[in-house]
Amino acid sequence: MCGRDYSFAKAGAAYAFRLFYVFWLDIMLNKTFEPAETEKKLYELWESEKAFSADPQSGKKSFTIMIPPPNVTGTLHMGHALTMTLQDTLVRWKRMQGFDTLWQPGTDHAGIATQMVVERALAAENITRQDMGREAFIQRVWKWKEESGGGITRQLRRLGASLDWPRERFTMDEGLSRAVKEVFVTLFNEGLIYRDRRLVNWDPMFRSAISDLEVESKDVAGKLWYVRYPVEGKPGETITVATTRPETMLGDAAVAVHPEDERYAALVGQFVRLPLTGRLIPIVADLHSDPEKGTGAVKITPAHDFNDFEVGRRHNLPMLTILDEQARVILDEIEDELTSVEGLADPAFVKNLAGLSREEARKTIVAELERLEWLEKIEPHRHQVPHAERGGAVIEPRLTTQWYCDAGKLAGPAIEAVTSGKISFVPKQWENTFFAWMRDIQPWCISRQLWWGHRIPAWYGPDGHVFVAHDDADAQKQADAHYGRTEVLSQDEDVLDTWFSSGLWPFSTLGWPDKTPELAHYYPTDVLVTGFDIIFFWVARMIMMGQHFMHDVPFRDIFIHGLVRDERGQKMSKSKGNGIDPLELIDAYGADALRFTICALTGIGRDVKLGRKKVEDYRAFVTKIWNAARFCEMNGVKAQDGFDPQSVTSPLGQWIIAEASTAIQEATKALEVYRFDDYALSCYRFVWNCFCDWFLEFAKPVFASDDTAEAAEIRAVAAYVFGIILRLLQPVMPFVTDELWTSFGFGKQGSLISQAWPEPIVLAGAEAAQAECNHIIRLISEIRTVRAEMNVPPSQKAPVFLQDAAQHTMERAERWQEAIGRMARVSHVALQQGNVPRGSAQAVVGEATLIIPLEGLIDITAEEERLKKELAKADDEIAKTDKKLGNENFVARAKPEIVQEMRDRLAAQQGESIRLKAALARIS
RNA sequence: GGGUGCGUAGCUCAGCGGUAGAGCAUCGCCUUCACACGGCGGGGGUCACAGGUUCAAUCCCUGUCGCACCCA
Repeated sequence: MCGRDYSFAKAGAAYAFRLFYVFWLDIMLNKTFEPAETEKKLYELWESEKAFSADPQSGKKSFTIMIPPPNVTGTLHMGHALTMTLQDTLVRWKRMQGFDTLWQPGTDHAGIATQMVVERALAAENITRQDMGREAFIQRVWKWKEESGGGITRQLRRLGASLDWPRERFTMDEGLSRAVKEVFVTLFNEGLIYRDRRLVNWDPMFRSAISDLEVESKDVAGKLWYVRYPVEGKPGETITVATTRPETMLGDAAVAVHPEDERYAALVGQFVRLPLTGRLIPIVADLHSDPEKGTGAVKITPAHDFNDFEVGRRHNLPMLTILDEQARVILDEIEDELTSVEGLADPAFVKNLAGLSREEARKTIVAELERLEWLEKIEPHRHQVPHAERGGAVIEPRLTTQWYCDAGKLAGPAIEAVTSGKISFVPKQWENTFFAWMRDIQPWCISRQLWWGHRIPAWYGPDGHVFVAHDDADAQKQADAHYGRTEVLSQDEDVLDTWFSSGLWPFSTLGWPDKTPELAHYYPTDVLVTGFDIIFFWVARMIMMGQHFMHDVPFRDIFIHGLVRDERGQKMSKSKGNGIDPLELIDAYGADALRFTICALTGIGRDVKLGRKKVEDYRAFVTKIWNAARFCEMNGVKAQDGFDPQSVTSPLGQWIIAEASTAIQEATKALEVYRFDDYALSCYRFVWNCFCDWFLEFAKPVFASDDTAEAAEIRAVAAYVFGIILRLLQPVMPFVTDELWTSFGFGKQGSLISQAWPEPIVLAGAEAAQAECNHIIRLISEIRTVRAEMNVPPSQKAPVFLQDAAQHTMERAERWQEAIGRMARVSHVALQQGNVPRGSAQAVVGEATLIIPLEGLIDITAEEERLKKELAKADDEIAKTDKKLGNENFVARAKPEIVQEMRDRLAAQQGESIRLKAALARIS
């Protein structure tokens, strides 16, 4: 327990003692940090104190991030943990910088995904949605949503995400539905939404159209069937077509050959008979046919293949649909033309195909062709087969009437937003990908034959006339005016593509189409943080919709982060079973550790390889901070009101304040350019390698000394710098930092989140302090190295004598006698006088040479070897620098400051060489 | 086939014109009164390869090879 109860003793003689007792035993930090407890307590506190609330009336500048709404069916995976951690880090940082921050939460209704979940649950009860009917089914989905949906929002809280929860939206809630209708009606009236009958990617499993983006090509080992088609009027003559889909020949409308293919030139314009149906189809010349592939002649099935569809259009061919919505054979459109011809299949055979699946039909048809000897040969063949990204069914191109959005028209202003720099991608590289897709954008099929989603606000009259309106009353009014009488209307059965509503997210969540204060204050938002996988699905559409309806970009920056992979670089996936559950990591190591790990590993444009081990390693950093805090606490370090860093006079104090300022600059600069890795690592380095390894070590003798004035100053400085550390790390590790913020008396529990981001300061006269501390650090390091290399046990203290030391060097060494003693295991430091004792180790630091008498403890030969090695290294460097300076071209053409740097370097190297030689002479 | 990104220490990655860096791993020493989730120190790289530009190239340009991803 991190007991925070100040159970003050009653007044009395023992009061002072009790106060002391209470201080040490009741409010000391625990030996270890317990994340679970702190996280729960703090998150609840933040939420109840409305620490995440945005306030459009605040008068402050806004900083806004729209959450990429996770599917309402979703559970938190590593990808979420990554993107949400980055967003939260930015939001928390900007909040500290004094912005009115809005991180807009919400979830997506995710049409197909959610419908699938509920249908699966129904299947367990042996019910289909068709059994239930549309209304009951939708009610059932809503019920599911209320009970089990949105679990992800609870999980986001575990991560520490500072989302403004009371503003949570759902893509199908009332307000957003209103926005969807408004957009649909407007775009329809502008002619940018229309109905069209053309080929779509049809998912026979869901029995719905899907967009190009939802289709995934997969390389599949298939076959190429060579089928002979008899040429009409030329008995015995045939043309052989090669096909990967023999079952679609029922819908063939032509055979195409290349116009310049001499083999077939004479046949163009002739007719062939389809071996199965007896239907006569023409041989046409079309560039689509590739003479190099197969036989150079291809069958054309316009209603079941995208390329063939185009060929069909060019040659005015009939478009015969021979597969139904479940991809079963359907004969309605070809039955009338079945002809009984000698040598061809019997019409009865074809009639028996009705109702067969694609796969069964293929088998049956191939067998029949073989029996009738129309099949020439079969070759193995690898080809690309379109699959539904969700569900995995093989896509069947199908001729249907769907609603389309004229993305081509909307793309222009979206492209302009990026070319003009109103929107910047980070990394910039992604702009090319964006342009490539936007400039070749296809009409967007927005209707889906599902039940769960925004129902298309279109109504049809008895004659099929369409009325698009905000509601049925409005549609009825239009219809009454149109027909001059009251006719019964029926609403379109279809719903809109889920991305249609998420495309409106940046403004629909803010109350659009109403003119709300939120909309005025938070739009355009500042940055969108997301993965590259949804640039087309979502990012592009938000830009198009934002430009069209808000006449402004939806966000200024787009930070595109990589994918989370496992430690071996494999994509995390359910099927591979290599996923890691972020909640489990939070349980094991704490949210702070997970969040810090994510930031530390997020470089620009790189995937994040994340394993347990990494989180475990960075958890050590959380522990390190905790222990540093305990040390400070034990030494009486606590928040001091009115502390003025400019009043600090000790070199140690000035030095660490200057170092802290550098860390603040680095961290701030890194966050400004989305370098989460640099941000995390500069904090890490400052805390661990500067504050803990040096400052606290230097502080130990001060705290232990009798000089209470100096000790008091260093205590105050320690508190001041530790406060900076906590504020610097709050965005990435909000829990442990807040806990410590309170422990040190900086503020009450939960208050760190709203503290000001630290500003770097310039300390007058800090340069001298920095030079002094850096010199002492070098001195100590050098002594440590020599001792370690000579295998001197740390228990063995030895004096250090300075040979040829300048006066100020000597003075410094004396001032830091105590620290050098502790940190380098030195008994005392003194100027070297007289002869160097036998058996001494030596090291060169600046103008001075350190002499460490260790007679009997070191091997003189080894020391000689060591010094020789050092000397060789120094001479090597001299040679390199010498060579450079000897090059006339270098001296003449290189920047003067570089030349000067080289000259300085040479002088230093030569000095070192001379001193090393002297050291060698002394011991040999 | 078109495009993009990447090849730097055993591993994961920074650096991107002026003497090669970090973390982890490894090796040695240390249970020193915040921390062994620790401290101190060491070893380890012709920066994929081949050309070119430059006084100077891991960094810029061209090509080759290898890996990954996207589009067709």
